[in-house]
Order: sequence, then structure tokens, then C-alpha cells
Amino acid sequence: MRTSAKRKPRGTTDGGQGKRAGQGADRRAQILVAALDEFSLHGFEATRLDDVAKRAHVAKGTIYLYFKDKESLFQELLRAQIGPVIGMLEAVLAGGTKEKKPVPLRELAHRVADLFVEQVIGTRRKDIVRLILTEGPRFPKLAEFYYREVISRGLSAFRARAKRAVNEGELKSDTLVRFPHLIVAPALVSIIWKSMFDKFEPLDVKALMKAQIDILFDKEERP
Amino acid sequence: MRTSAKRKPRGTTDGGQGKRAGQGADRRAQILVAALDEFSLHGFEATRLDDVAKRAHVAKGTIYLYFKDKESLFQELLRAQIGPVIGMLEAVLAGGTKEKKPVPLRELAHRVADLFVEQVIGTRRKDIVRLILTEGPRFPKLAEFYYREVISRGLSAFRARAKRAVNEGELKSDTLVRFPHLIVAPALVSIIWKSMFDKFEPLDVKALMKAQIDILFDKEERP
Amino acid sequence: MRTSAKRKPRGTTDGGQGKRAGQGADRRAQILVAALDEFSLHGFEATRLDDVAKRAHVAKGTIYLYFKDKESLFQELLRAQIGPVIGMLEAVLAGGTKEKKPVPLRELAHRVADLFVEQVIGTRRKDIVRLILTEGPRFPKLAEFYYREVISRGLSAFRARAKRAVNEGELKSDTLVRFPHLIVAPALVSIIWKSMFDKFEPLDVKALMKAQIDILFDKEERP
Amino acid sequence: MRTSAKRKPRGTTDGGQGKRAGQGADRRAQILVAALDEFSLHGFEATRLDDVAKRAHVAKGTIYLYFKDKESLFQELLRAQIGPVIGMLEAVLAGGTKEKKPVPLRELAHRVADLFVEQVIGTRRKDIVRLILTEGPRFPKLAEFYYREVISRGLSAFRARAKRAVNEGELKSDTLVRFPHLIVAPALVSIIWKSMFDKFEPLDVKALMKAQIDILFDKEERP
DNA sequence: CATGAATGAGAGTTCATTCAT
DNA sequence: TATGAATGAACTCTCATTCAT
Repeated sequence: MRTSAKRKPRGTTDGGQGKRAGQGADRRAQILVAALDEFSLHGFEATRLDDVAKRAHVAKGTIYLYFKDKESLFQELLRAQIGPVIGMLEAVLAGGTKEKKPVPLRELAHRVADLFVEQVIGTRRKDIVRLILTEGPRFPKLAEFYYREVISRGLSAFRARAKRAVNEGELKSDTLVRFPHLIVAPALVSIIWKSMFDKFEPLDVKALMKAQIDILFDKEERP
Repeated sequence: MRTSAKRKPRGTTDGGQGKRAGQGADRRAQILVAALDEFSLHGFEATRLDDVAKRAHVAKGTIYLYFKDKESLFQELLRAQIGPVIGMLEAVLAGGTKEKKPVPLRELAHRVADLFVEQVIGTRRKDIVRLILTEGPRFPKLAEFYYREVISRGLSAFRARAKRAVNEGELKSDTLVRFPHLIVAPALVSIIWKSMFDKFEPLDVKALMKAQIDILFDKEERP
Repeated sequence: MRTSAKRKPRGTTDGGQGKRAGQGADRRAQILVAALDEFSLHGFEATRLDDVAKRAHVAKGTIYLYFKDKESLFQELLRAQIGPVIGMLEAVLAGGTKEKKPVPLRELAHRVADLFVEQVIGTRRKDIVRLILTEGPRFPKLAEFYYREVISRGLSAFRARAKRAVNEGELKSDTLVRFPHLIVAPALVSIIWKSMFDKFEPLDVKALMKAQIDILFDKEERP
Repeated sequence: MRTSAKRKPRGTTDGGQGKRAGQGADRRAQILVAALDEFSLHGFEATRLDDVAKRAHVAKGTIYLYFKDKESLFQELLRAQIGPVIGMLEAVLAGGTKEKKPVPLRELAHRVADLFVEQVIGTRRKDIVRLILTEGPRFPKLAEFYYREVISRGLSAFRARAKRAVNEGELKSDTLVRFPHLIVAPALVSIIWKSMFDKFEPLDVKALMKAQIDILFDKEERP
């Protein structure tokens, strides 16, 4: 329905020869970038492949050379971004086990929070997460994939680590074992807040994340 | 008009059940219920008014007797549900001031959590909230309205109450004054979890809310 | 998008004739011709773009490749035809001044009449004029454009010429200076007659025009 | 397509009792008046029966109590107005034969012109004529009826009278016998001009009619 | 590989017509 | 008779998808 902006015509038609949009470069990547822009702006349904093509400086038909259809483009876009996230996540959580001196869970939590602020909130990745949140329910396959590859893995990794922290006395209760969600909660709130209410009242995401972690661990760490 | 072909009159198809859908009942309400179903299922863009009509056992044109257009139907649907939420929220927060013995903030938080679990998570209202979250960014007006009427009010009411709790010693730090969001965070996570991952791994929302509150207040209440 | 039902691709129905309507030819022109047919037949409101498309052997959507909407199609159709008319008119009226021996106004009038009979009554242009007459009141912009570009120009050109004819003694009274409309009147009657009553009683337009001119000038030319 | 005005809501809902629009009076007439207004404003296709009903202070269904459908309403509206016109016309033309001293055709022409200015141009009847002109081609039945009842009658009556004038020496040539249309031409031009261009350049209809008659007869009456 | 004109199913919206009250 | 809520066919316009070049 396109509540806002009208379509703005592409300024220059690129001449016809010249730098033909990426030339030999990865057209696929170009299209994905453009698709992220448009999907973020309008959501899945309201995004027009025409606009994606325009933004990618590519003909409409070209998209179909690389993607089966609109839905494939959308799903591949999201899936493509999930890989790095998983990698980062596992790296950090594993990090705690490889170092000689074991890193306390609290320290790990702070690292994850920093990572989140820098690598998600501060980048286009927050839009990916938002898209998963908003369009996910309409794409059961996507939700399932996301659950399997990210959520369940992240949760169990964190749970395992939290269990150790309980055993080692870093945590007094098993709250975080039962509800690792509590670590993620402020992150979610941040993403949603940014996209809807930040213009009315800006939110200091870093401080919010820090506050939650401090609360979570201050409570637990008391003697 | 074409001089020839007149419009064909309605055969007398009547659906087969003989009774005119809802008869004297409130068509408007019927339509709103059906609309909530469809919008929840598909989101704004992907919802077809044809399906809303079908679900409401009403002709497509009938919708336009009660709503200007698709967007109006959508917005009125959401706004209509926001009112009660505001009412409930204010009632609970005000409740703490009217009783002779002041209700501790912690107790209030639990009441709000219960309210949330019963009145939102347990009802269609959770779908309303989800719709606001997912479609909000595409309806600036809606986001603004929601911020003004719900978010900012709720936040400042809670902040005022939290400040008093700090002054009266119930809370040791001003974390909750700065980030009332932390009370809402698990609620949001719950709504999103329910709509995407509950079938893979059910979430005990009540326990989650309780855990967060306990953490929030246990920490603060230490001597 | 509904996750399920993809849009069905075009079967390869192709109309049955194998050749893509007009192929490389000017689709725009095809559409304009078809539009003139349909608009002439039914008027603006009653014309269905579906029928225009069918008549142009073109898909419905194709029309929107060349015209913004139904109204644009209509207006461009009319405007495109007005240009030539203006050109012809000015050419004839100017013709009288360029020739060595000045052409008498009467002679000019006959030329304009012939032009009208050949170029308007005898062609599709009479339908254009009819459309302007019948739809004009509903398209204020069109009426204004038509007045500015055709009527006022034609009238003042004729008036100027008529004034000269008065000064030079060709005309005895200033009737035609005050009412150049009298030259146009039989033309209008012809167009309307042709479209409504010609099948009951055919009208010899040429003779009608000639009769009016003769009357106009016979009277004036008496000593 | 409704180029102009939005529907304006009826100011007062009429209370419910009170003067229920014409009460026992002729609903049919009310509706016809309202229909003329709307059809004149928007043409046949673009007119909404809803608006006719509103303007007639009558429920939409009521229209169908008096008229079979929209087209009937339209046709009956136009036919109803043709009677008086025929009457007037015949009265005037007959008038010339009943008076002792025969009225000259020229005098008759002036009388008709006056009648036209007073009874058509100066009243709603000009809208009727306009509707016949603009919608006629789309309603073959109407055009035929109109030709039979008005045009052919009027024409042959005038022709008979003109023939007499020729025989009696009032007219020298048979131009008006062959083309009685020339008497009507300026009237048509007037009606069209009034509806399209009068705001840009007002036309003195009476003077125009008089000029044409004078030309027609001055020429003929010379010795 | 790339293009973009062409396609046509589909969605929102309107409004003549019906009919229970 | 009169009403006006309800109906659903029809119409405009959009856009994912195809395919000749």
C-alpha cells in the first residue's frame, strides 16, 4: 500500500555503455544488496521487483537469472546473512573455552552485547533481524530454518555455558539456564524501538544491554 | 452502460445456510473479527478483503459500508483494541496509589505481568500487538499514535512510580527509572516467540515474566 | 504473498493467430486507434479498457506501459488530434495573406469548408470533435485547452480577416466580425446530425456548408 | 470518473419525521427533477442513483418504485420534456396559419428564436437538449424517438411553411427548404458554447440568433 | 548472459439493483 | 409504499513472471 514515498525515477539512465553496473562483478550480490534495501523499506509484499532491479542497476529480467522468484530472493537474502551471525556467535561462546584462563560468563555476555551493538544494531543486519521478526510468521519455512540454525543452537550453546557457570559457582540460580531468552530480550526491544520509536525518543542501546547484564549477574554474583 | 447487458441480479445464492450472516447482529463487529484473523495470518498487504468478507460471511461490498477502505479497516481494528489496553494499564498503575497501604512496585510489576499474560498473551490481543510491531514501520501514523497513546504514557507512569520506589528505598538504583523498557522486554520476546517458535519449543511466558521481575527486584532489594 | 499459490504463468494462449499483435509496430498507435474506436462508441465513462485492449490486440496491462491511466489515454488521444487541426486552420487562414493577389474572404470560407468536409467529416476526426463536444463539460481542463488552442485562436484569426474584409468593402456589415460562430454553426450541426440522424435522413454536409456561406456572402456582397 | 467535486454529505438528516420530502406529493416528479440535475452535471454513466436519491430526499430503493432502472429513469426524463417542446413548436408554426393576416415566415422565425432563448436557453431545458446531444448516440432508441417525434416533425413542418413562403414570394430561393437545419444551427452552437466556453467568453445568444435570421431573410427578401 | 516490453491474474473499490423490514 | 443495508458483477490499475531479441 506504500504509505510513504512515491517512486523516484532513476536519475541517469547510465548512458547505455559505460560502467554497466558491476559489469563482470557479482550481479547476484548487487541484487541482494538492493533487495535488502527495498525489503527493509517496504516489507516483502509491498516490495516491487521493479524497484529492486532499478536500485541494483539491473534489468528486471536479470533478477530471474539468479533467483527463482520473489520469494526465493527474499529467503536467500535472509539465509545468506544468517551464516555470519552463527559464526560470530559460536566464535564468541567458544572463545570462553579456548583461552587458558576461563572467561567468566558475565564477561562473555558483555562481549556478545558489544558484538550485537556493533555488528547488528550499527549495521544493515538489524534490518535483516527485523525482517525475520516481521515477515517470519508468514514464512513458516524461514521461521523453522531460523529456529534450527540460530535460535536453538544459540540457546543450547548458551545454556551449556550457563550450566557450567552454575556448577562453577559463577551463577547462584538456574534462571539463565531456564530462560536464556532474558539475555536476548533487550536486544529485541532495541531493534523494534529503533525502527518505530527512535525518532520520538532515542534509546541508548548499549546502556540498555549493559543494564540488563549487570542486573542479571549482580543478582547472581552476590555471596 | 452499454445499452445492452444489464447487471445481473443476485441469484439467491445466500451461502446455503439460509440465514443472512449475523442478521440483525453487528456486522461491523463481525467484519472486525474476521479482519483480525486475516491480518494476523497474512499481514496488511497480503490480506485480501475478499477473504475477510468470506470469513465474516459478508459480501465484499459490505465492508465498504462500514470502513472507508482497507487501511481504515486496519487502523480502526488496531486503535479499537488499544483503548482497553491503556485503560487496564492505567488502572493497575493507579491502583497502587489509591489503596491505603501503598502497594510495593514489585507487587505492581507482578500484577502488570499477570495482566499481560491473561489479557494479551492469552487473547487475540497478542495478535494486535504483533500487527503493530510488524506493520508499524510501514504506517508512520500508527506508530506515532501508538507511541503517544501507549508507549510514552506507560513509560512515564512507570517512571514516576519507579522514582518513588527509589526515594522510598524500595529500589536501590535508578536502573528501572532509566530503562523501564526492561520490564517490557520479556513481554515482547514472548509475543514474538509465541508467533514464530512456540511450535518448536513452547515458552512458559508467565514464568519468564516472573523470572525477570524477580531478578530486577531481588537485585535491588539487597541491603 | 500467501506463501503458497504462485502467479500462474501465461499459458501460451497467444490469441490463436501466432503473431504478437503488431509485433515491432508502434503499440502506442495501435492503442490510440482502438481507444478512439471505443471512446467514440461509448464515451469516456462507459468505455472499458479491457475492450480497448482487445481491439488493439494487446494485453490490458500493455496500455499502462504507454499511458498513465484511462484519463491520460483519453486526453492524449484528443490532444494528439487537435494539433493537426490547428495547423490546417492556420495554414488556410494565413494562405490568404501570402498569395500575391489577396484571396477574398468568401473564397477562404469555402476553402475552410472543404477542408472541414474532407479532413473532419470524412475522417475519424469528426469523432474526435464529437468526443470533445460530449465529454468536454466533464473535463474542464480539456474544455479550457480546447478553447485556448483552437476556439479562441480560430475565432480571432477569422475576426481579424473579417475586419479586413469589412474595411476593404468585401463585407458590408460587421455581423461576421461579431459572430464568427455563424461560420462554424453548420459544421457543428453536421457533426451531430451525422452521429445521430444520418441513418434516418442523410445530410449533404458539403451542400449545407456551401449554402450557409453563400447566404452569408450573398447578403453582404450586394451593392 | 468524476473530474470535480467530491460527494457532499447531506447537511441535515431531516430528523426522521418532519416534512418528509414531498410527503403525499409527486415523488416521481421529485425524482425526475433530481435526476435532471445529476444527469446534467455528470452525464448518464457518471451519475449515481445514490446521488439522485439524496438530491430528491428519497431512499435509493424508492427510485425503483417509479422507474424500472437507471436507463428508464434517464429515457423517461428526456421523453417527458419532449412533449412540451413539440407542443410549443407546433403552436408557433401553426400560429402562422390561424391568424387572419398570414404571419411572414421571418416573423415566425423570430418568434421561434425568442421562444428558444426564453424557454430553452434560459431554463433547465437546455440541459435536456444537451443530454440528448451528448448521450443520444449511445441510446439509439432515444435518438430514433427524438428524430421521429421532434426532428422530422419540426423539419417537415418548417419545410412546408418555407415552401409556402417561396411560393408566395417571401423567399426567393429554396435554400431554407433544402436546409431548414440552418435555422437550428445557431441554437445548437449556443447550447454547446454555453456549456463549455461561456466562462471564457460569454455569448449573446439572442443577438446570434437574430443575426442568423436577418442574414437568412435579408438575402432572400431583396427584390 | 542480459534486457525490458508484454502479459494477465488478481486485488481494491464502486454502484446498480434487490429485498427484508 | 418506503427504506437503506446488503449484494456481487464489473471495472481500473498493479506487478510478478515470461520470452523474443
